[in-house]
Amino acid sequence: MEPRPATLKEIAQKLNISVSSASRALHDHASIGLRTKMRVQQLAKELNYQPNQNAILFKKRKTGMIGVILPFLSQDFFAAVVSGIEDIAYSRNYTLLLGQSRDDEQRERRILETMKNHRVDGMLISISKNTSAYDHFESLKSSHIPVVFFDRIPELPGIHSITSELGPGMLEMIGFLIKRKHRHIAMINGPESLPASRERRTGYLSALKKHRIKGSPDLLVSSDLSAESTHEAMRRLLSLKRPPTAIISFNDYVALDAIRYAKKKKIRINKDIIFVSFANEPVCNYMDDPPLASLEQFPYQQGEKAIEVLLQLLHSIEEGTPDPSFHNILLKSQLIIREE
Amino acid sequence: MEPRPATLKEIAQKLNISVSSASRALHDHASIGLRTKMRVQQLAKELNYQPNQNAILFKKRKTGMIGVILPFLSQDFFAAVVSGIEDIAYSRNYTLLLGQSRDDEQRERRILETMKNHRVDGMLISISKNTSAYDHFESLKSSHIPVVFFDRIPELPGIHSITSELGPGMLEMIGFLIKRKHRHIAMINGPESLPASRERRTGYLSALKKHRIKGSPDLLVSSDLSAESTHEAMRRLLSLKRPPTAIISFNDYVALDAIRYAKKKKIRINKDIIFVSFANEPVCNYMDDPPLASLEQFPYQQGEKAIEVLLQLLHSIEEGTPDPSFHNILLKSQLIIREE
DNA sequence: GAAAATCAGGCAATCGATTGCTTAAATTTG
DNA sequence: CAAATTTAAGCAATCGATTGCCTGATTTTC
Repeated sequence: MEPRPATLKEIAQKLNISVSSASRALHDHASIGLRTKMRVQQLAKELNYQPNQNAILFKKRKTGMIGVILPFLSQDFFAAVVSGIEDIAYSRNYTLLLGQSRDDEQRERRILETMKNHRVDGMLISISKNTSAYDHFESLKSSHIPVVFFDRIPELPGIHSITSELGPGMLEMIGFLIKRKHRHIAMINGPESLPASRERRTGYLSALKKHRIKGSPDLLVSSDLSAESTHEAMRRLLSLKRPPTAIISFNDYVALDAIRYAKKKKIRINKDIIFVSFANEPVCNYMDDPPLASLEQFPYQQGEKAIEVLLQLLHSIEEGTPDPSFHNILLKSQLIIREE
Repeated sequence: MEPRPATLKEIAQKLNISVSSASRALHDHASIGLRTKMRVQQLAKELNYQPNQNAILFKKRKTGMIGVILPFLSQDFFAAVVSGIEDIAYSRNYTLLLGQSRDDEQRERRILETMKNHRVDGMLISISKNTSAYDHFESLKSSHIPVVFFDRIPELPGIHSITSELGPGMLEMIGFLIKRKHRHIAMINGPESLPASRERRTGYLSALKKHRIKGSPDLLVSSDLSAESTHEAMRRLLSLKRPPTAIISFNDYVALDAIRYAKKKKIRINKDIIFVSFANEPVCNYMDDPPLASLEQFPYQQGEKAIEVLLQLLHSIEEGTPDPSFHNILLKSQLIIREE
């Protein structure tokens, strides 16, 4: 048993040929005689030779690695995105370097720096909710490392991104509520620093308008996505003179926290108040009182799309025909209504 | 803006010195004059020079990468393990290559092969529930890639592993049930192919014995961990002449599937039947009727411990003093009782 | 039978950084 | 002032594999 994996050099020495001939023999190059080819291939098999990908990629100035940075793996949404990324990446011989920011900007920066120094070929990023400055992302541009952002994207010009289309979903959601005779519709939004929150707010307001419903500023509250903050938001909503009969929440986790709070206050879910939400997380399937409807955002497909765009960018760069345009893809979402 | 990250060579050329001098200047080597050092360091800063980790590690015949293979990221348990691994790994300048087997042996093999070809320095693996042959793990041994298994470990001699201690937990669990006057205690176990299942079975039987309770073979059923299979197991238990009053399940996900089935059959959770389980998954916090008790297995700490053992192995190999012993660490678990 | 063509394989550079060894120049010492 | 020492830096090999360009030996062609 050799101490290390076999190398071309070893094969060459044992057969008394040059390394280049050994390499060519394994690649079935025309300038190597049949006898030699056979001998090399045979010995390679015997020694269980596997070319060192790193050496090959190093010479090609590539690494075959894609860096993935996201807030939390423990959210099903992101876990599903990773699965989508993984399936495409491995099939194209790329591996994934993974890092969780845990919604901490400093951690996000450290991970990004580490991955940069490891010379990942490209990156897929969903930013931390607390990230305020974007200079670390800018630095990737000057390092010429292509990045595709997904789901939580920074507000920067000239980026590639994959997000799911919320406007139509929000409209459908509010349509659904109105059909059920709800007129007093609140929203627990996420932090205003997230573009996703601003988009939800805009969608909420314009959907209300389209349905000729006069909203009230009191009905639009926000949470920093922690359970405490969501509970506080619920407290405010429930203490209104006229509390809402329907609540749209930033995502299912917020909905679950809100529902938990409501139950503690003896509010009957889907009777006194109904909840609708975003993400359609599988965890909801285990709940007694999940949000009545949730907007499926197809995370697996988002992941697939993100890596596909990235690989395409990498490919065009390699070909020397860099694509000057920016890809900002909006994926369709779909309102999933749970049967009571 | 240079097309690529700056290299030592570029710095050397611009200053008309040799690459080796530039390297030494940046490392503050004694044989480089102060003037030269200053000039090199200044220029390095200007060009935003960052040493190419891959080149350095390539020369050192290392990659600074740890391969992590586990069944599903979407299970909180594994997501938490990854967090533990990640925190230690990044602090020691290692990055993580991630792959999900999705409980598919072929996929597990493919990922393992890819990681091997990328020459990860070591691996952390929790095996797929469907993995029957272990030769792919053996092959790591001959490649001299150290592996530490965690949670779901293969039954092989001479491996390193981190698992949580189930015996005492099971005893405590059954003690808890008995204190509550339960004598008819069933178990929905996992597939027999998993050592974890066998361990639970043994623990279950011996704990019953210790408490002088005569079990019945009918009370010990198993599920392949899918919802359907768990429902089938529940069906069998509920159709017994004397159905159990308490059910221990393989893990919380099985418990949730079982509880869902029971509720459909109008069984009152924690009245007609109580559930206890393993893993103490956070998802249970959102349930109306979670398992009444669950054995916390401290996944984050399991991850930490696993990578610590691995890094220690790597270190001792590097030092030329390989540790011939096998580390098989049992972490304490803790029964968490949920207040009704 | 000699020139041309084909065949089989080797040399050396390359990717980026590190490091043992050597060397030229400057300085110190006797 | 010559020898010894110190200072400052360069050369070249190395990690593993690929690839353009040679070169020597056959074989073919006229």
